[in-house]
Amino acid sequence: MTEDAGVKTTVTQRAIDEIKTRIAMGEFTPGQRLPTERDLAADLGLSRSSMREAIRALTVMGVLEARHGAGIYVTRLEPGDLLETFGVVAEISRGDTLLHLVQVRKILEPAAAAAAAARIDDEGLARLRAEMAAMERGGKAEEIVGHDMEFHRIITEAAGNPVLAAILGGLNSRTFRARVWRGYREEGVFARTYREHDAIYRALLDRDPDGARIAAAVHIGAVEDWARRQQQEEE
Amino acid sequence: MTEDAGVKTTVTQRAIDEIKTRIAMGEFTPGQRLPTERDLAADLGLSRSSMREAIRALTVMGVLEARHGAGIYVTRLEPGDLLETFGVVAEISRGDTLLHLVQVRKILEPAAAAAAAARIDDEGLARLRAEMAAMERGGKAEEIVGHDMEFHRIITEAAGNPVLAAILGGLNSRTFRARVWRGYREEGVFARTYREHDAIYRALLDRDPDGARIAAAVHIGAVEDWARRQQQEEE
DNA sequence: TGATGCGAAGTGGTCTTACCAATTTGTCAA
DNA sequence: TTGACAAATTGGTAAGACCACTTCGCATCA
Repeated sequence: MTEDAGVKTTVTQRAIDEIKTRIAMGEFTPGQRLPTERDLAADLGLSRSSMREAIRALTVMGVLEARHGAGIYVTRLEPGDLLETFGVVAEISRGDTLLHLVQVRKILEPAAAAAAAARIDDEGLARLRAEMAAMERGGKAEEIVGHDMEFHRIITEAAGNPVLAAILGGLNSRTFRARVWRGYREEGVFARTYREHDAIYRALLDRDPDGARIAAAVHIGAVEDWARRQQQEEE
Repeated sequence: MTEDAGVKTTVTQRAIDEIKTRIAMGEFTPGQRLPTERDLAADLGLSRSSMREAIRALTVMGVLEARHGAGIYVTRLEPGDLLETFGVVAEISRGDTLLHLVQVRKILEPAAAAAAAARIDDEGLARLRAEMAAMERGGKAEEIVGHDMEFHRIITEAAGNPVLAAILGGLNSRTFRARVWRGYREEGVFARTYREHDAIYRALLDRDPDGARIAAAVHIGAVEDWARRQQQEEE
């Protein structure tokens, strides 16, 4: 994370840092409406254009939200907000980084599955079954991808840690997942995926954290194989 | 991650998305110099001001880098670049989110320590010893924080996964760590921390991944206790 | 008196222009 | 050929005009 030497910086970066500091210090609170762009610019001593750049930066960071005609608001500052740009690493990465990314998932997803085994409720289990059924029915690739994503999202949510959910959400963005599915080559990949989902589901149903951990690890192993092939093709 | 409904968007957001797409498709490559702001604006059909907002957004995302007088460059697109804003979650979070963040670290840091036990070289071990010695010598709080950070950074690097390193770097920013140290209340916290660092170090020296995993988990347990106290104080 | 509609005011979004600050390029002299 | 300096280029900033959207206030009607 940037610890700027402070030697050369811009008024815009200063404004970004100042707003972040005021939020961290509690002066601006989640959901609060901020002064207008014009007032903020005057307050912080820069032009409205430069202030807009700062606001745009804080908007992509998930810290602020601009509503046209209505004002600038601090977001709820929840992990889903603040880690909004996290997915860019999954969208853009290739080669080594792609493999490293999948290896981080290999740490996090089994842990999420284990936590979900302890915590998931009956509704969550029913929704998992529904996503598995929808995938079994088949359909367009993007629908399959959507159900695959939703299966994993339900588990991640059941783990009960929004930071973990946001990180996995980013590592597992739709574009990334579509890429993985397109990259699968073997026949029978759908059937294998279904079996792996089923193994995860059964472990959750049995409230078996270690079983869930192992099933999730096996499942991510296929993604890792894919990422290794991507890496080798790029050499 | 944002899948914008596309109903209401801004020309700036469109430019952000277009640049990201061109990078993901390989049209713009790591380290490449882009056309000038003025040319990009003309190419993408928006004003220079709005283009600047887009560039600023991509700059905080770690995708682009602007050099005053010299041009706009694509970064190396490495995890450290792309996860540059990741630390904002650690800087800003409080209460529940803080605890959840530490719990994610509790998953990742033992895994990193285990990988480091398998991979760290003699130089890495020597540097760990040096950081421990520096901490033992004492000094200002910020120096202690610096050595504590460096101890963890060496281990994370030795794990050999830059995505993991970037995530842990963000979860473990200097401001966050200073906050934790300020929040420690018990006498003897320094001695306990030293013992815990030593236990991690010995496991690495012994090339014992499971020992390192356990030692790291014990160490993060103290941070978790702190985060729980923060959470309770805020209720 | 309360609800609705409309216009005015306020606020974000976009564009243009002028100028400053830093870097790069080109020219000329030694 | 090299070094110095000026010109050109390019990012950074400010100011102002105007457009697009939302909110507020006031007047009218039931």
